[in-house]
Amino acid sequence: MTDNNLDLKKAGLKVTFPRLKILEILATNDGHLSAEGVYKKLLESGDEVGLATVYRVLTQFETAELVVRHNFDGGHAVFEMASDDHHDHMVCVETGKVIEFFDEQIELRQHEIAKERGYEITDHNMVLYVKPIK
Amino acid sequence: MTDNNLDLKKAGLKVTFPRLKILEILATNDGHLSAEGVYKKLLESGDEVGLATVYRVLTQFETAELVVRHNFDGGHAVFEMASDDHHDHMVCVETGKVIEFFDEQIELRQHEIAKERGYEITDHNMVLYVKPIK
DNA sequence: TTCTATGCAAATTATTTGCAGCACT
DNA sequence: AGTGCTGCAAATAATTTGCATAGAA
Repeated sequence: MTDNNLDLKKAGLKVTFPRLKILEILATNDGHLSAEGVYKKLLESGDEVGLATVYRVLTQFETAELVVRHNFDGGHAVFEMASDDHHDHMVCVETGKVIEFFDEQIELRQHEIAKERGYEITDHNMVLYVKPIK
Repeated sequence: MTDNNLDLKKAGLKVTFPRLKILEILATNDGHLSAEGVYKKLLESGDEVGLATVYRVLTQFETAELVVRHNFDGGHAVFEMASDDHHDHMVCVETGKVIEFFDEQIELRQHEIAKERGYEITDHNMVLYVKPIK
């Protein structure tokens, strides 16, 4: 039995073909796929899964914290496998490439800033839109 | 002649009732209104402006750099008057309150991080989702 | 068998666009 | 008259949901 099988069971989700396939796709394609993107990968593999199912499964995975949803600019969400290490993203506006990064200094400042105002952070979202230095 | 009149002309936009009214609304309500929100304010004032016009005008203002569009989580964009000073946002998940802040340290690190990877920042987006410390 | 999951189409939400009429120069 | 602006309704794009049926435990 694979890890994916276990993950699904732990999440109280039945082990079905669409769910396994979607986990597999996210685990491979260095993550960062949109629902539509996952759907296309499925079609490419010749697998018949409805787009609605893709959305449903991704949402379930998000709830189960198996994947994380990111709302980049441009109106469509992207999903990636959840990992214990938090990180933020940099998106190249020319190539669309997504680069992950983590910066301790920034994380610390974010908490300080919130605390200075009497708040604590429940979540945050930081995306740098960048272009290659010529 | 008001500043708003001038701003519109400078942007090559004719001075019309919907445009003036929308500028006024954004200038007042400490900004951060969604298109729908602006539309509701208009209706409250008893002004008949179509929702489509609100969207059109906001988009024109964004292009003219009179307002800035922010894509917060939750699927709807919010607009605020453009000001020369850049800042980021903190959104209280309990009250929905939006707090602006600016942190030099974070801004500097963002540029360093991008540069370390061979990129330069064209734009960025940072939102802290927070809740009050009890 | 008993629930849960899936597919498909219809429904929603947020936003955009086509088009005919009105307004300002 | 000419060009820009508006409202309304229809069109899109992304995502969700209702429902009858197929599938997992």
